[in-house]
Amino acid sequence: MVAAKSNIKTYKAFQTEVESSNRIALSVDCVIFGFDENKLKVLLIRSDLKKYEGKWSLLGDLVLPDEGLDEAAYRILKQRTGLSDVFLEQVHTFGEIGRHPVNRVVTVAYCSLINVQHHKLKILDNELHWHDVDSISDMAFDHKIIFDTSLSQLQKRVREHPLGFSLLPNKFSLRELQNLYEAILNVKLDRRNFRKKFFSMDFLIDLDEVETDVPHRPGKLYRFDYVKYEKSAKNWNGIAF
Amino acid sequence: MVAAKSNIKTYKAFQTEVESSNRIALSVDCVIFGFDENKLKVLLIRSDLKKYEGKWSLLGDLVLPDEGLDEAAYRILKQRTGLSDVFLEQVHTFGEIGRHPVNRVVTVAYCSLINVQHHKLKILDNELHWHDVDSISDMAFDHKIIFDTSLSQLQKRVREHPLGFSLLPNKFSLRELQNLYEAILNVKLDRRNFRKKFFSMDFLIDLDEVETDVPHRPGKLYRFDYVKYEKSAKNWNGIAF
DNA sequence: GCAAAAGTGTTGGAAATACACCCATGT
DNA sequence: ACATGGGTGTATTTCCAACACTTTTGC
Repeated sequence: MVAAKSNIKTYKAFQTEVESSNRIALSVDCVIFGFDENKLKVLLIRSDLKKYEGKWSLLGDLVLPDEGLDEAAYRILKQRTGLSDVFLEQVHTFGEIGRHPVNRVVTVAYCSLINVQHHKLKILDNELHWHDVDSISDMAFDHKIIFDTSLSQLQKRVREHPLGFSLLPNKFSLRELQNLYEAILNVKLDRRNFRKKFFSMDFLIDLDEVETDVPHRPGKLYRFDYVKYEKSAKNWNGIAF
Repeated sequence: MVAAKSNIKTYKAFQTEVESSNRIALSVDCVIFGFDENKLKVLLIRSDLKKYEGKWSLLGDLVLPDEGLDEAAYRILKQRTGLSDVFLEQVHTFGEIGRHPVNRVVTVAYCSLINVQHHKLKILDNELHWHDVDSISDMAFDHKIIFDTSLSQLQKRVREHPLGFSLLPNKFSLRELQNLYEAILNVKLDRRNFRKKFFSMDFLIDLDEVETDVPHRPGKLYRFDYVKYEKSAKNWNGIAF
């Protein structure tokens, strides 16, 4: 790095270095989590690349020269699934030299949670569909590593913020909510303590409705009070299970 | 994105897209925290770029085509400061379109903690020196945003892992340790409860030495028992101040 | 009436907090 | 002797974990 020690880099010197750095391509990969049948799911497609034919892959693509990273992530999610109107959050950037078999590609991983029932997939190319997270073994590229990292982050974030609700229907029972937390965190929780904790937070609105078509006593339905949550300065003290 | 819906991308189609993505350059910026005179510090240099002449900047440079991201971060830190043998951790990737005035440059931020006393800077080009974190106002590029993000992450991580010790001399008093936590977290802590907490973790080794040259009763010196910490399966339950 | 899950309170232990006095050193 | 920060213990409160029985519905 010749220019590293110069006091002021000229535009020209910088351009020369940029050309060298330009040999690195940039992509985004989306790890989309959902929740259905009491299991945590992830959206995968069959790999684009011949070398990984048959393997499953995250929803990814190259970043365009004139779009921001977040923008790229939303575009790719929309292109691959037809969906918009979800939160995407950056997880980590992966840039090992050999991670892509053809080119040097650095990828920024994004993570999202969507409600499987609510957001029906509109595009199903490349065999896009939901996979149980615990059925995932090998994947294309280093996507298994990216997936594992994203899942760990999800587990961490779901303890700190009320993200889980975006995975549930608008109306949900406490049992569904608990199932969700148990699935994401991969733990068993005490029902009474779980209820106590959520009721004490006071962000659940009792809808005075109950489940139907269950072969047992129906549970009451609730929705999450996003308005109150926003107003209370994000006063979510975290979940310590 | 023409190829997005094809089932299998050929190498050639992919190459075409890569060329377009190649117009994006990739850099790494290091946010190096230190601790001295009971204040949290950060290492900055004068900006390389003419447009930002006079402004302070993080330690950054472009990523070489044949090096990994972590590798680049370590190289840049070494080049800019002469230092190695520190932990670097990725923080976030910043890719807004206008963030660099000349080119499209996406940057991966890394964060590190170094011991100011222990690691004397060997290179001082571009006016490299330590700045009080609370004296930082505007910076070159979007580096203020990157800095703020890194500081928030530091505050979060220091509650979860025993990172702080890398900012202190090998031998430190409990007062120094408490000052460190107070500086990073920007809070006041109760001395007795602080001691209780750290002693109960049992990761401090009493060196049977005391401070010298202090105009008051000298404090005992300790070091952090990294071996025990590693062995105990990272049994750090976090710090809840 | 039976199976299956909903709903509900209490108690004991652990951890966090608040708080005040004596001690060792340098000047 | 005095100024400065080091070192220590206890009482209170708060939070978390463990735990069992009754209720409601579908079949």
